[in-house]
Amino acid sequence: MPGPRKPRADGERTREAIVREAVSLATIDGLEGLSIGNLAARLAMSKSGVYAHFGSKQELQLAAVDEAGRIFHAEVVAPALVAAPGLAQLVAVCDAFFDHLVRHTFPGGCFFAGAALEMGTRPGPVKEAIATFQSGFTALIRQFAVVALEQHELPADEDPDALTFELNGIILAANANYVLRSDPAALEMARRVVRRRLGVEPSSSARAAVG
Amino acid sequence: MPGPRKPRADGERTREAIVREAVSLATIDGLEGLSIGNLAARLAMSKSGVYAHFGSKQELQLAAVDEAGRIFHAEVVAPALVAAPGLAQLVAVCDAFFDHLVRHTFPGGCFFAGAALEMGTRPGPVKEAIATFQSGFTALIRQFAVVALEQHELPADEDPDALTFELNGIILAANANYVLRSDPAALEMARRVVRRRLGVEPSSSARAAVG
DNA sequence: GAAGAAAAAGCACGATCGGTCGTGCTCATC
DNA sequence: GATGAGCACGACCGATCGTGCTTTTTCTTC
Repeated sequence: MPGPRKPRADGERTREAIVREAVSLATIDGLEGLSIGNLAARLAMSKSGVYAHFGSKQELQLAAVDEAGRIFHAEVVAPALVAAPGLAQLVAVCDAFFDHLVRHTFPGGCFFAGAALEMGTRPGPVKEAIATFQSGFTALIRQFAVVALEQHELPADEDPDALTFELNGIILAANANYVLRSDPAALEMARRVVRRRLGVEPSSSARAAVG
Repeated sequence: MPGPRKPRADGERTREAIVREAVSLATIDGLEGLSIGNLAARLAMSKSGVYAHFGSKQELQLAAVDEAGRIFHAEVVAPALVAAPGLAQLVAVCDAFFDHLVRHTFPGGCFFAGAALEMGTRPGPVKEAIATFQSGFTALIRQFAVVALEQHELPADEDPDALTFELNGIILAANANYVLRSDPAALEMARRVVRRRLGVEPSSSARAAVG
């Protein structure tokens, strides 16, 4: 059998650059609309030079989803994890998402919101990867809600699944409105709605005190 | 100037068939991914035969958006309008949307949810048409909420804009989850959440009595 | 610095893209 | 039933798509 591939330091760096640009391009053209030629042009590379790193378009898509997940984790999940467990983390993860949008990390808003709708009708590993990530994010929010419930920061009759569903909806509505109208007011509205829904005093500091 | 075009009855019919198929295809491949060749193949027509009806891809996209709006109105808006004005219409419009999803009118779920995210980064008449429709639907929900408020079917301190935003979010979350997982449970959850949010007794009849 | 491997470019392929043109077929009208 | 306009077709355009194969450049390691 052919021995293990030994990537060169040089190659790793360009591969990273390719994947990062691929994620950005995918939020504009979609994961399917992402084209190797377009990608190569943006990187001042040849088509085949880009292509050789992946071997197929699907591998490129998978790499892009993976990278998008890493970025999402760094920009949205990680900031929430440093907040106090429970209700504060629920607020923090939503705020981090809205920050993530207003920061314009990607031109097309949330990568996964777009990718989920685009790949929903295209069974395969790419859709699976997206669904897996989405499940993980949902589970994270739900866990925050469960802890908040245990700490009596939410009404005892609150259903964690329903609350997770609602917060997910607020996040999606914020993304859709912001992408379509580029109006930060949509994000302010989203922050207000999140706080009202969770019974937290409006804005000011993001650190929530136990009620 | 060349006089007004006088379409033939025959042509109108095929044009309708083209546009309807275009809407369906667009929920799978996206408005941009929609290809004339693919469309022609599905209709057992020639590419040029299809193309002649529109003159440009953008015109085809605009026709598809228009048709999607008509379908959405018939399947979601119209059923809501026959309900009793106020709170009942709020519930009815959400239920009609979920019915619209479960009915599988389009393979890719809500046409406008996907189109809004896809065209958000593509300024032009198509994006404008989508934004216009979205504004209209938002205004409709808001109007339902205002009437419900006037009829004291909702708490007096309820903000119509915030409520509209939340319901829009629930709708988007239902669509995203259903598209990604094809699980009707997402829609049941959405119906439950809508009712709980509006303070309506769960399921059974959709006709709401004034509280 | 020479040898070997990895990275990137170059080139070409079949398919498909949106779009144009010319030619008949078909319907509606007189 | 002739005539003119609308309709649909097939052929074709240049461009771009994803994907291979071959060659050249660049790094790494002895």
